This record gives sequence, C-alpha cells and structure tokens, in this order.
Amino acid sequence: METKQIKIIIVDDHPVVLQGFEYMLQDIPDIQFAGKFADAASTLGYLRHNAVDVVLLDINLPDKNGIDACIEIKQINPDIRVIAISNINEYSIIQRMLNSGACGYLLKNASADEVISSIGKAMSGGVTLSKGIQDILNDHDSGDLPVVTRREKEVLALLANGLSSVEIGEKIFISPLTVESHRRNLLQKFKVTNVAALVHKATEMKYI
Amino acid sequence: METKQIKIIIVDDHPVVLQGFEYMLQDIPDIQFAGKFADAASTLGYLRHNAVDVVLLDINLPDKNGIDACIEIKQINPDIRVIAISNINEYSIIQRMLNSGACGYLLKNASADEVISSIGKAMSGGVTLSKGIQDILNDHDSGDLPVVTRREKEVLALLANGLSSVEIGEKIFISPLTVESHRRNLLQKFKVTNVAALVHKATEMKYI
DNA sequence: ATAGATATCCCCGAAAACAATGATTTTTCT
DNA sequence: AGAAAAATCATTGTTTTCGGGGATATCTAT
Repeated sequence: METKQIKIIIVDDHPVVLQGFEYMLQDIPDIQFAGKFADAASTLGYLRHNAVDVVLLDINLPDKNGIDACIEIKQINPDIRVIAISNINEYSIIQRMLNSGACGYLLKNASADEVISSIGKAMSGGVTLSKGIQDILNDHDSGDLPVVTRREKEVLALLANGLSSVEIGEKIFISPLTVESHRRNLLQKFKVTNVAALVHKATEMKYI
Repeated sequence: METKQIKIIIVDDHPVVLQGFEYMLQDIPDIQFAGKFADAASTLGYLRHNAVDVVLLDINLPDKNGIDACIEIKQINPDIRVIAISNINEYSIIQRMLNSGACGYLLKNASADEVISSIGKAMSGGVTLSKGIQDILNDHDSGDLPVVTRREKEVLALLANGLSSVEIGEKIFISPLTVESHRRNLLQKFKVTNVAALVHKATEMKYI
C-alpha cells in the first residue's frame, strides 16, 4: 500500500528559484509537484479551486508581501501548510511570518535535504526553521513588534499615499479626529515621531 | 593565439541565482569567472583591488540598491562594464539603472545564450536589453523621472528617518529654510503633496 | 454576560509643515 | 570664461501634525 502523495506548489517571483525547487523536488516519490506561481494573485486563484497540502511561499512577491499572502492562504484553507522561503533574515519579518500561520522558514540556500525534511515536518504538524533562524529569534525579546489593527493598517496605507487626516476621514467615512487617534497610535506602536518615519519604517518592515 | 579572457564577477543576494550563473558561465572559454558576491560592500571592496571587465549586478542588494552600487562601481573604474540583472521590469528602475552607467539589463530568466551574448556586446561597447525591456522603455516618455541632486537626496534620507527641517538643518549645517527649499523641490519633483507620500514613492522607486 | 481589545469621537496648544515667491551665491559643465 | 544648474537664505501666511489628556461605543471570544 502506498501513502498519499503530498501535493505541493511553489510561489516565487524568480524563475531561477522556481526552476531550482522544481528540479530539486521532482524526483521525490512522496511529493507531487503541482505547480509554480510567480505572484500572489495567481496563487490565491489556484488555491481557491485546487486542493494543495503545502505551499512554499516567497516573502517578496510583486503584487503583495508574503505575510499578507500567507494570511489569505490560511483563510482559503487553514489546513494548507505554508513554508516561507526567503533570504531575508530580519527578525521582524520572520516573526510575523510565523505569526501569520507559516509553519516553517527556509533560506533560499537551503539544501535539498533540508527542504524535504521541512516538508515532512510540516505535514506532520511540526515547525522547521533554517539553521541560524532560530538564533535570530532567540536574540530578540518579542516585545518590539508592532501589532497593528485592521483600521490602523488602512489608515497607514492612506497616509503613505499622501492623504491628510481630513482626507482620510472623508475617504473611509470617519471623523478626522478618529484618524488622528489611529495615527497617534501608529506613531507610538512604531516608536517614531512623525508620519514620514512611520511610512519608511512600516515599508521596510513590510507592513505596507 | 588566444584572446584575453573576460574577467567577470556576479553580485546577487540569492545563492540560487549565483549558483545558476556560475554554472551557466563556467564552461565558456572566453569567460573567466572571477567571483560571486552577495552584497555591495564586499563587491566594492573587491573591485578596489582587483581588475574586472564585467560585473553582473543585481538591483536588489541587502545593503544598497543596485543603482547606487552601479554609480560607485563606475567611480572606482569607469571601464568596468556593468550589466544589471533583475526581475524588476519597472520603467523607472530600468531607466535609472542605464542612466547610472549600466550597459545592459537582463531579466533573471534570461537564457544562457542571451547572457553570453550580452557579455560580448558589453565588452565591445554595446548595450543589451532583455526581450521586452525595450518595449517598456518605449512606452514611456522620459519626462517623468525625478532627477534629484546630491543635497536633495541627503535631505530625502533624513526626512525618511523622521527628522524635522530644523533637525536636518542642524545635522548638515544649513539653515532650516534651505532644508525647506530642498523639501519643496522634492515634493514637486515627485509630484506629491507631503513628505509621507514622498518617502513612500521614493522608497518604491529606490531613491532611498 | 462580561472582560478586553478595537474603533470611534472630543479638546487644546505648541510645533511643524506647506505654499507662493524671490534673491544671492556656488558649483558644474561646456 | 560664461551659461546653466544647484545650493543657499529669506518673508509671510495658512494649514496640518503631534502630544497630552479623556470618553463612549462596538466588537469578540470565552
């Protein structure tokens, strides 16, 4: 009797990387390579109509960041195991990726063995991090990651587009005073003193 | 008699990509593969002490954007031919990369033939663009690219860090009034109405 | 149903940003 | 050397932000 194959797709905007992973995985008996995608939109479209076990998900996508993409994938089907792949070894990104439901974080220079074992662990409910990632996480107390609410995020994006508090208020039908509250909370959460720095920091941390 | 080999280095923060290019080029007789680098700092350090003919340069580097890196490479030695490699097919980036002295722009999914022919053309003084890139350039009038001066760029970076006009003035020893002039010029050049939008747009366009 | 988080709205005063011009001095390039 | 571009400083006035408070709602999950 044979066990069911693990259906897997890969999402990355680098064709080289897609090729590399496909080549790496195509001969593994337990793994069924089900597709390659270069952006979030096509991936989500596919996932809405096709069953998949594991998604290898890059953090840098052209149309959306990997964190939001991960959240949306989990909304479509919480059982899908998402493994983040990236070169970024910045604490804030890794941490938030895991908070968003990813069950692993691989660097792109991971070996084939490492990738395959991650997939195995992911299927059995475990979590895998690339070598070194664990160290990065340990070096930080988890107190310094801004947690922004839905509304705050909305305001943040509009601020980045140059709208004033009044304009934002008009746009999303709330009082400008409320906008200023959100704005003040954002400044506090990101520990900055004006919107310019807020936008910069939030962009770097991929909140926008 | 044999012609002199072309010395070439590759700069990219993706190990997979580095490997791919090395593999692709290692057996070409006219090409001497001289090194792989993952960031701008180590590349510039190497170039200051070693002669190189061609640099394949990624636009996304961890410590600096490819545009600035290219400018600095050309300062070290204007004879070095820089070929940009990237997935980004955004007009502003391509155009500015070429303005900065790059003599080619390849997408990362370029074929081996395409890469090798680009290197050849680069050595003979020509310019190569990947398929499709030329079309992108033609679709734009070259009027909409902000040209920022050195001082403006300096101010821009400090603005992004959250400094006020007064603070910036103190920091770079000019009157706050002058800072506001630069700031106003930046707002005009980027066609935005406040600093938040300026920082956002400038970051997207890799001016920061 | 009740606590805790989130979203909403309010007031005030100081500080900063923005808008519209204009002018002078340096640099830079041809 | 001369023109063009960049950098500098200035005036005046209006709008917006920011920081310090606080007060209700509304949602959410146990």
